[in-house]
Amino acid sequence: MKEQIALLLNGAIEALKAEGKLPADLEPNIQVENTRDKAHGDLATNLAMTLAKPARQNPRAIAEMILQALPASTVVDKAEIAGPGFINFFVNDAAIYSVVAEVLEQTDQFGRSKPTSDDRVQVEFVSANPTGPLHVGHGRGAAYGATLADLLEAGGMNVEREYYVNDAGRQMNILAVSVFLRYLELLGDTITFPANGYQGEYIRDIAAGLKQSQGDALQCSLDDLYLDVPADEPAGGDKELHIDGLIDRAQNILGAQYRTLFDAGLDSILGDIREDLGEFGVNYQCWFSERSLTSSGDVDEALKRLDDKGYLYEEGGNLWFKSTDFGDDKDRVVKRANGQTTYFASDIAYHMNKFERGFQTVINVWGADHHGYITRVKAAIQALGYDPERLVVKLVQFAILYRGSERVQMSTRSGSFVTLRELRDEVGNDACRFFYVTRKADQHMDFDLDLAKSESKDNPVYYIQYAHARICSVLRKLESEGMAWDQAMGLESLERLDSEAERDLVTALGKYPETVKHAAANFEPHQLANYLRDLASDYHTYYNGHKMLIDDEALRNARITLSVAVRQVIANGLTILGVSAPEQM
RNA sequence: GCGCCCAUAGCUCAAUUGGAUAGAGCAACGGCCUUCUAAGCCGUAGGUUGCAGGUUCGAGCCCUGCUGGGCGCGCCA
Repeated sequence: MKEQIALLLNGAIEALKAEGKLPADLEPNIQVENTRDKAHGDLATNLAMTLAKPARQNPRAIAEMILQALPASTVVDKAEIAGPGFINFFVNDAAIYSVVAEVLEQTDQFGRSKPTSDDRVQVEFVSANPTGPLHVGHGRGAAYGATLADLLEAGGMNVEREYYVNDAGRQMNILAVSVFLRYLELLGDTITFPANGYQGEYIRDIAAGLKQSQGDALQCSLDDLYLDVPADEPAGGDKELHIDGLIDRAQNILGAQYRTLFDAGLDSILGDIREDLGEFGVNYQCWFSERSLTSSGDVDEALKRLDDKGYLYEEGGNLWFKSTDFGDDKDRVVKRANGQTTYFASDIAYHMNKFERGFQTVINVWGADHHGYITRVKAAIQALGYDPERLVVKLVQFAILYRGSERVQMSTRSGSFVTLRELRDEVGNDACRFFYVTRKADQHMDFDLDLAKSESKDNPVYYIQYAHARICSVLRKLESEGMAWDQAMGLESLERLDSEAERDLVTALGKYPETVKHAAANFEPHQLANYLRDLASDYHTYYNGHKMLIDDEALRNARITLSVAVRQVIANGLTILGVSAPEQM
């Protein structure tokens, strides 16, 4: 529809140029927009206003000329000038109502675009360290990332979803030692748990599993384990040195068996995360291991490429990347004096690997606390010879958790947090998925647990699902009354739908495809969520004012046809959001 | 101190990316169930878009400076 109007406008401009009424070198940017106010027609353009300056004429005068030059069209009933120079278009009812047939023909494909190129897009999201269960903060990233990926797919892109597994590094070693101590505890030792260890109950569960599979094969004496380990913080020492000492001892004592301990923690937690996300409707094409970057030689390769280009230098025994050449505040260490590469080095290799795998665009969904990291990663990408624009980082702000008016403090280390699983159990997957993406991702969000749990009926997701269920109910009722829906008759009788509510509803349906495109183009799932709420609202209004099951056969079929089209669009939209469309509530 | 994000109705958030009279949901108040699902509908009330300038036909949106809040500034991951 918009395209058709734009074509008409373009025709008018060309004609005016040919007549010499507008400068021949004018390059108009034709924008056709939906009107907010029905008094302004269905569609509008600000074209005359944008041309006012380059054409050096009064906008209303230009609008007048455009109107005169506008080619005839079967779509436009009326066009008029309004306000400072808007041209408002009133679209023919038949053109507007044609969307109903379109929806019924295309069914679940309505609003979806076919891929226009072979370009592949990767969305990497959640990627939480596997040191504990996912909490509600991760939930937002999960819901946003999954919805974004589905939305981009609906928008016609080839999307792959990936989880970066941080299965290397100090945090994982701390996890291993935490499990080890709980394991020794189960074998009868009395231990003093380190201040910097992972305190959560789940550590004991992992330790129990380890004991079951390994028996006492990993047992060692506490005297041996604590040999020369610096004192912990509560004992007047340093908690970091203490835990590092324990890691060192555990590795020395267990030797090759350390891997068993380490993997027991990793496998258990990663398995739990997978299951959790799966139940949440979040699925990945790839779980990418950080450790594999080292074994595959990608880290060395990435550093070599940087070195070849002259972006590495040595200072104080460390190897530095000259990220300041690309706008970073300071240069960054990629390899320590002890020969260990840093996490940043892995990340450089990881992004190199992504591009080498052939992704045209790479989208990273990160928690807002990682924003300081963007510059250096982009610097590395650029230094490696890739266009940094091909990396898009979407920051997701924290969901601040409240119980009533009290803020809930979250810490993975201390084990005090609300897990995603707990939230899902209480609130339900549908409400969770929907609630998380109703707000713009870069907006801080308050999540009141009491409200979400106790008054879950007030959650807007039910409002949309209810509209879907209502339509299903009408169809059930229709059948039980011995009537049948005649789609062909309904489509032929659409002109009988002449009330304001009906026209509004059809107009709303027509906006679905552009809503999906717009939301995808801006990486903003909340636009789709808002659209669906508005569509449901339009339907509830309609439902309350119009009876479907009436004797007038043509009108009945027309109304049911419209309702079925609405049901289809709601279902299509909810599918993208990862929310179910129940037939009954 | 430097950098990034944010500030819209009592609360939680929108606003088609610079368009016309800033909109929803909660909460408050008043109506609507003998009738297809009341998890619904209709109505009332609620605003100097944090403050001060600037850009232009036009600013919640762009620019500058303040104020207030969140986050980040490791050879942690």
